[in-house]
Amino acid sequence: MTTIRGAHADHLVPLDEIVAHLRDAGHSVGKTRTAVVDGVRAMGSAFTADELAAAVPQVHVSTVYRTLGLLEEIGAVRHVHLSHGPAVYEHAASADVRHLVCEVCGRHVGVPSEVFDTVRARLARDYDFVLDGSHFAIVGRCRAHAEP
Amino acid sequence: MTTIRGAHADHLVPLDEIVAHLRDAGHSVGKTRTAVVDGVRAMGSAFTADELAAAVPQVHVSTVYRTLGLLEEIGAVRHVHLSHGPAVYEHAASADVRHLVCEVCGRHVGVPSEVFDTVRARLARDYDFVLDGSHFAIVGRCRAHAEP
DNA sequence: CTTAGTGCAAAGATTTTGCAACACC
DNA sequence: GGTGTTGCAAAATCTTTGCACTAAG
Repeated sequence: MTTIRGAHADHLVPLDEIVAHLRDAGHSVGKTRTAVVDGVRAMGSAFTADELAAAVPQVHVSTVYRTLGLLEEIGAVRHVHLSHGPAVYEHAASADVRHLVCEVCGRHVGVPSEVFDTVRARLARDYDFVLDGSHFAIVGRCRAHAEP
Repeated sequence: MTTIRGAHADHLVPLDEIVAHLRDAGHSVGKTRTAVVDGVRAMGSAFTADELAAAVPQVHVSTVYRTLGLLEEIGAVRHVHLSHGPAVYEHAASADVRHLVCEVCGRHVGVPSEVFDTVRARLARDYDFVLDGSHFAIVGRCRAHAEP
């Protein structure tokens, strides 16, 4: 249905690497965190905290949130707001994709962030602002719902 | 503190015009709605629902939300998400401003939407997507917090 | 008078937090 | 065994809604 959901697991950072990263940062990693991290990998590239919690039923939602926060701290995932409703998490590796969301039908597609290089340069030059458009989606309308 | 707050009331659509617009759309307008609409004008160009409710204490917050919803329907205001936390409402007339928000310090500045004309054209051409970046802020970092 | 609007309280949705039990190292 | 983690329940935050009451036209 969308471009960003259903990415292939092949491209994902291995479990062990993330676990090692967590330990390096001084966190302990037992079966709960391993399960969550494994769940993150199993979700493909974009998922909500609830979806992840459903995929790892033995772990409490609040722990899922806490673990996602941790993973965000170490830079393994980030979260994006596609619209109202829950944030979606994605692997940091997909950070070079920006999300276009149709405000009418909610469909979203990813576009390479390079598409924004020109504005990025202009914002830096004229406004001293370093663009990082990855935290909120870019809202507009898809062809089917473009206004006349 | 910011560019978008504290706009001058001179530029605002007159009360009567908004009231007339509401009636045209088939809504009744008594003292409650008049008070809210007047409050909207008094707030300048960007405010949260709570701030507006505080400015119009005789009106209940839920009514403020409902009235803002109406004003949004008729195109008098729109809401934007600057970051986590409450949405901010702005006069539709300020729709040609996009909001840059620093993810570190939260400061925001408005930039003319024309800055995005080039990407807009490209997204239309290559992705059949009509950009309307006014619903979410554009997140990045101001000069003081730009990463090395 | 009759429909639409309002206040209030309560629910919804999402995320965070305090605390006691528990697991890791 | 002590420190960090987890589960649970509860709170926080923002917004919406059901319903009885009031006001608008």
